[in-house]
Amino acid sequence: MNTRFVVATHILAYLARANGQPVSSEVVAKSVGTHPVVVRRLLGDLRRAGLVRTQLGTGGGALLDRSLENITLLDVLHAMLEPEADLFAVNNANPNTGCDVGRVISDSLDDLLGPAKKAMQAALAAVPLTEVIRQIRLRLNSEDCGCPADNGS
Amino acid sequence: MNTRFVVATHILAYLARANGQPVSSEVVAKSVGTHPVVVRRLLGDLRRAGLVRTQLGTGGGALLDRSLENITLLDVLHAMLEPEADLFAVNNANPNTGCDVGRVISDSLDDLLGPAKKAMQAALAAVPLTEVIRQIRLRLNSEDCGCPADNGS
DNA sequence: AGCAACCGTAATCATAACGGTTACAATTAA
DNA sequence: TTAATTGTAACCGTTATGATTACGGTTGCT
Repeated sequence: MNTRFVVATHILAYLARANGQPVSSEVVAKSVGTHPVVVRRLLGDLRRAGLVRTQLGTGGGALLDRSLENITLLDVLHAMLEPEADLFAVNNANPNTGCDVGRVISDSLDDLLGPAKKAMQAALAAVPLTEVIRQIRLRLNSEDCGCPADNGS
Repeated sequence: MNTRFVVATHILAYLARANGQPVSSEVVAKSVGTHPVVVRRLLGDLRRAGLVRTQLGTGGGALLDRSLENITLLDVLHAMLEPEADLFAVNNANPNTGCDVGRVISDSLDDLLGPAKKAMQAALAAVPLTEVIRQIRLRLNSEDCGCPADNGS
């Protein structure tokens, strides 16, 4: 799942730098270092989440379907999850309801985990794709000149 | 992993209510609804993390090795992770270092995910076992009397 | 029309993580 | 000594996921 999230973000960052031109799954796969079908699968999730759009046929490919400010890491994470899946779902097994602890532990943990869940979601929602692109540019710049101070693009 | 975390917390909550008496893996397994060996495996992780202690032989079992205030959900989470594992590790695959995006995406995401990681850790660290026990007690109380208001014990 | 470039998806295979279970040696109380 | 317990290894079955192949449908170009 971690991998899916990271690769999905990689894909979106790549598309963001394509200036609205559709990019084929093969080209993206080259950058990500995986198979084109894997990219198309993830692209399918991103498409269903409304983050990207794809064009069939020759010259087709994927492109962002929202402005960079309107795609956050939280959106990406949700796109990777099942429709109803909950990142912090208390995956209870089969606690013994005949036991005091077993009977209420799941609900208790659900409540106790709420703040952690919200904190993380808020932090992810605070990072739009523009920020990802900015980070990438910063690193590429400092890499270019090899100088300690960077010129801000 | 989610399951392991939840079950580990269940185990600790159970031990917390045992008043310092060692509890056998069989008894805990009953409450959790799993096999004693599964409990012993998790107990092993918790022991290596310094959260519990175990006694061998007849009448043996597990007991907490810290005060309830000194065990937080973050401690439990860490106990479930490999020594160097990072919950937010950027599980990069094989990004193409010949590509601008591929070359820096991992490090960029690492930085961008930092705040989310810290936010979640802080939220988890804010929940000690005492809080878990309190939640459990609250639910058991309201369950007892079936009354809307609860008496705070 | 025909071809080639693309996507969407199903199917298959390999791998890794994990829970469930059995087995067994080591420890300890009675 | 015996019975209760832990610690661990080993094995099986399930699930998630990446890699790959295959194939049908779409679309641009000539």
